[in-house]
Amino acid sequence: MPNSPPFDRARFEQPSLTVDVVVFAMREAAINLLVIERGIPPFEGRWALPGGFVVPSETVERAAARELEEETGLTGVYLEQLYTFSAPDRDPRGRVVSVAHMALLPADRIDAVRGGSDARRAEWVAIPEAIEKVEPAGLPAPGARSRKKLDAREPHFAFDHDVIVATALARLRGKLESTTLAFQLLPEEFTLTEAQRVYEAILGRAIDKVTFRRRLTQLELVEETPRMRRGAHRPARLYRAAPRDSVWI
Amino acid sequence: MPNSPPFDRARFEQPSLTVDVVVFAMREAAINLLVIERGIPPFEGRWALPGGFVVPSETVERAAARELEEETGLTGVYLEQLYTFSAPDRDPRGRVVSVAHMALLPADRIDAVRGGSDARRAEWVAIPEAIEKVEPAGLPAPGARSRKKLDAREPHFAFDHDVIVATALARLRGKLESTTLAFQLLPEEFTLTEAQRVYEAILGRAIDKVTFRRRLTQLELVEETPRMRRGAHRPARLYRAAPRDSVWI
DNA sequence: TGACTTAGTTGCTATCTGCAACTAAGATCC
DNA sequence: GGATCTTAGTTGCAGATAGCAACTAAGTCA
Repeated sequence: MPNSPPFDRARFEQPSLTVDVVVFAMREAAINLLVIERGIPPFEGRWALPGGFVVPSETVERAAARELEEETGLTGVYLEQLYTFSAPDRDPRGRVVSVAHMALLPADRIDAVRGGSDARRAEWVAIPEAIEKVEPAGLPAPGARSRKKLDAREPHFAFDHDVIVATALARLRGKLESTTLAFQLLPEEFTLTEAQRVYEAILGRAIDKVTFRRRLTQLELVEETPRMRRGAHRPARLYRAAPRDSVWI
Repeated sequence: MPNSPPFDRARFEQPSLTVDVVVFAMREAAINLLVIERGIPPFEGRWALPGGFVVPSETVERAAARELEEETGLTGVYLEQLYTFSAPDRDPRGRVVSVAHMALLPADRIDAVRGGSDARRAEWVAIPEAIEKVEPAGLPAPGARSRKKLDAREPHFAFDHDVIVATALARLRGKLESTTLAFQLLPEEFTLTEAQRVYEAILGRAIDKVTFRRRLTQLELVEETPRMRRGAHRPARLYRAAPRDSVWI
């Protein structure tokens, strides 16, 4: 940063700065992803992430929240900055650096998503399995190296958005066990089984019921409510996330 | 990101893009930080992080490596992207968005640092204790909120570099227990006690010797060498980091 | 009424953790 | 050259934790 003379920013052309948002939500016991189908080239017909240009007066986080609202109507969701993607050739139209963000939407708000102001369609899709292979061994940031792209036969995503999604998924997994981030994907009140399904969907493996419940209650991550979830079988107690200063355990 | 019409990047002025690098190394059993004293306003006389502008043909990671080499002579060190800082007022001279990086230097290379090409002095300093307070409860990225700055009575750092350092420290701590990142701060060959000192310095608390050694050996994170470190007392076995695909455990 | 499904608990064992106390191998001092 | 000091490294144990199986509980549905 500016340890440099006066302020010769015009020495060379500066890249454009954009934001992209990976929105995750639980749908049908699986983790889903919000995409927008591109209507114009380049990458016409492919899935792209909500996002857009950063305007001069706002932070990138604010830009991500604004673009998310403009394109999907979502407000007040958990949003965190993820990683900055800057490969010179990531956009065929010119030099664009994008700061990717991750947003988590509670399952009961999944239908609150509406099309954007310019009438493009937002859509929930399951995470393509090939995404798993994009990630080199769960490592979030291997220095200057770039990630492997999705197989060309199944070109789901526009630009490098497959890599962005893979990075978001790795971040979500990594934070799952050391934070209470998972609660951001649940409604205000939820059963412990519902919470367990979220963990299982994200980690991609079964978790022992006893161990899971022990942890949540012993670490006081949840608190009982007087209410029950009634359904086809034995009613389940409803819990809510315990109030705490931070999402970290 | 580009879900937008043709490519109207000129709709508004785009910010300048820079990189900053937080370099950590162990020195005298404490974790130290590489700073450069600013010789000109703004923030004349304050500490600043190595860094500079991103040129059009390179990624931000490459820019960070290049600036680090230009200003300190360091090459081939562990470098990872950290976080992007974008508060509109973070640089009084204009809109500058900076992608911060974290670098880890092995203890035996600490004297390899030389002054920059423009003769500014690079210097190792202990982490100011006030940095701890900058971090709100160890949370790496609280959405759009900005962090508390260092107390104005002790204005160590230029720009928002205090916040960047606090973020880097939090990241290093967070990754310490789930990755083998700490080995990046050690020489090729090291004793288990030396490794323990690194963990203790970063975590800021004592670790049980038996537990520490058990973990390192049982998880096969280290392997014995035939050599010993000879010193004032009983010689200690030298180990090296076990070869693995990734830094994650 | 009985089978089925999901909710939630109990009890055991293997493993892991933190702590104290021990032994080992050098240097140093007299 | 032996007592003492310091750092290296091990042993042993008690309490906490995790994983697994089996159990009970409470509803629906035929």
